[in-house]
Amino acid sequence: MGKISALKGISNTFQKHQASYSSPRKRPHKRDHAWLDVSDDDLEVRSAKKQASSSKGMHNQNHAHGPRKKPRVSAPAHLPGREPIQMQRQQLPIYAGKDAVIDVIRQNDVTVLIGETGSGKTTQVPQYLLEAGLAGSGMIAVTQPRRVAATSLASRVATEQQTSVGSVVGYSVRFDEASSSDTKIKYLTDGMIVRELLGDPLLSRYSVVIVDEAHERTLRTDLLIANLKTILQARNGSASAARDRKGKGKGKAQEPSGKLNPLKVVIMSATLEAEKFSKYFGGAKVVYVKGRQHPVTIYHTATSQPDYVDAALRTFFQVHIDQGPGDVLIFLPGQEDIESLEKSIDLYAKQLPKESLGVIILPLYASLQPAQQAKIFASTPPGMRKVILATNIAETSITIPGVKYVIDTGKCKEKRYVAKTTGTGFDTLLTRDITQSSAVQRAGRAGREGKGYCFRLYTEESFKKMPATAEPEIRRCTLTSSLLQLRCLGQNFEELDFMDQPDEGSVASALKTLFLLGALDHTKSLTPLGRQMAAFPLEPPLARALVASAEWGCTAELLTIVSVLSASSKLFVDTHDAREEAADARKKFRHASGDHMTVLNVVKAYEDVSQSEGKKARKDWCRRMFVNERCLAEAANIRAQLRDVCEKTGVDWKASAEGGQDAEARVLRAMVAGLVQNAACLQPDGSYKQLMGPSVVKIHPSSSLADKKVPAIIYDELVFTTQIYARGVSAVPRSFIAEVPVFKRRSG
DNA sequence: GAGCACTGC
Repeated sequence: MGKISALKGISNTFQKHQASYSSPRKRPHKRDHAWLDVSDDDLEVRSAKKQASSSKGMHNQNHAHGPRKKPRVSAPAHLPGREPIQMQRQQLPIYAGKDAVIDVIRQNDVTVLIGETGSGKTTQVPQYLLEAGLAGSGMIAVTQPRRVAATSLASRVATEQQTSVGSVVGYSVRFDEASSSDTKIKYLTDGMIVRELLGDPLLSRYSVVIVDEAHERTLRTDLLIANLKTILQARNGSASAARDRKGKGKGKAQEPSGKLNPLKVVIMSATLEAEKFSKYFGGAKVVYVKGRQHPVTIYHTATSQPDYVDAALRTFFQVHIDQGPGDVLIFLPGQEDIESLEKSIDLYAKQLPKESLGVIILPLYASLQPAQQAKIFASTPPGMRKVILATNIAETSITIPGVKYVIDTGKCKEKRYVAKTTGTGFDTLLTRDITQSSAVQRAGRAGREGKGYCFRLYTEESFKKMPATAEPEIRRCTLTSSLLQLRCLGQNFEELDFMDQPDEGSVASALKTLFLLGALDHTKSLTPLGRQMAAFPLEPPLARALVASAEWGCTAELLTIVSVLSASSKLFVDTHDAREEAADARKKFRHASGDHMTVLNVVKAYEDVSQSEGKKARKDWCRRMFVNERCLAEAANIRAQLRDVCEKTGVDWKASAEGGQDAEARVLRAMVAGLVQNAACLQPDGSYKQLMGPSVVKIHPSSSLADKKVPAIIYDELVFTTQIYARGVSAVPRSFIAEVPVFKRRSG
């Protein structure tokens, strides 16, 4: 493309990608980015071994078409809603290979099915299997990493089956379930099926388990896959598919049992990891299904761009001035960069000549208010161009219509746990380079409705140096919660055969934490306390604090605090622009002991407003106080769920310390029981040093205790950004920490 | 004195 002259003094030089993704003639190797190309066959079946050495597979015999002369670029990505639903189903790419898919799954215990969005695999395969009678007397489970996907897929498939959700087709996600004794196809989150595993270790209710989006490799998907391997041995005998790679994972589940109903496993994934999944399951069959994507032309910069925000600014205006209509999507790592770029684009856009298109700038990130997020779906008015500044959220979770140009900074933020064997590790949250699969995914966002263009703000060299795929979560997350769940199943990280084994240090760290919380004893066996903790859908330290609240008669308070802390959004809204206002508002709720009691104050105030005034007044109040209503609503849901678990496990959830003089002390004592490892003491030089670990930590400036000097603190978490910050901090007397049973146990 | 991608029970 060469140099595009745009605004004076702001231009980038781009080079067209050498191996263009958009060429209809060139057929890329399967493991490359075939999905951006619409190629001539819809489905191939082949074994993984053949696939590794050859790019030419055995064509599906049911596939009647010859090679197409023209790529299907003109075919609409979304079919008109007026067409009869059964016709729509038949026009999906996977329909051509329906019989082949059914046959392969019928003949194999494990099938790896590769297909991009638009192929129809997630909605159609479960229906094919049901219609072919493969469900037998059991159910077909389809797992998803995200809640919204599980619920919306269920309603789509229910419509296709001409029933309502909850009958033949159902779903199961946290806080919400729609299923009945008629249910044959159930969409559920991976976290939910791992929970089911605790009560039904062989997943005996299911005849087929389909693991969708397996390439995302969430911690829960990896736990499920490892368990599916042992379940296959138990339910199908020593079938070839369950052949044991490492000779590990041998337990009681190994005994073949004729009585158990056999299990079929289908792994659905993106191209890059197909072989890995196949190998893991002893050479499972791999089935390929083509998706529907329009071609995207990719450009790389000629030189690397250290200031990616500035490069994005220049590139945006090059596109805006030189290119035809179509919206622009810019990928940035975080809120801060988004806000900064938003200001710059706004500034330059005002200087554009009158006859050029107007610019609508739309930020998009997870913590943005839903009303703001919704703006991206409004259609672009004539004479205008939308530019969306987004984080990773636009890579998988939200699909934006109308995007023709993607600008990719090649950066993202990644949370990574740095393990310390003392159990006192911390999270880092740092900007880093994205992976190749992420880059391909981002580019693909330009080709959803027609021909698209992607401008990468990094060189082709840099692209080639990127890691192919992200490291699976099991290698970079805290394992405490998963280890507790595994111990409930009588399993260990070391003995289970995972696709990727976790880091030894992380396992040691998790063991230490669970031991200190009293969930495991010195022989690493599960204690009754541990089993009780596992019943709560909480991180183990919070579960421990909640259980401890029974001793101190403050369960009502702890339920509130723990619910807010485990909600996915933050309690306080904090935008850069109104930082001081927000801080002022927050002062009204501040409790001298710190952030945990402050949470109680906020919830109490919110409940008062809710009771005395209407919904609108409540909303206004939240806005004025910079309180995030989404967080409070989610916390109320969690609280109700936790209350049910209390009821079942015999914890008196009504017990309250309210009004008593020692209310604060009792609440803090319960918190300390869960956060023993998260304690730090003031040192003579004014810094805080971890009590059970080596690090010096600083109270995060967002805390109500920022800059305060108190003898000892406990905190919710440590995050390293520019230094190690403690977040969610309370001041506690040192004696509270010393009195925690684990210290007594040590000395006694 | 400063910032936080995403998801799950």
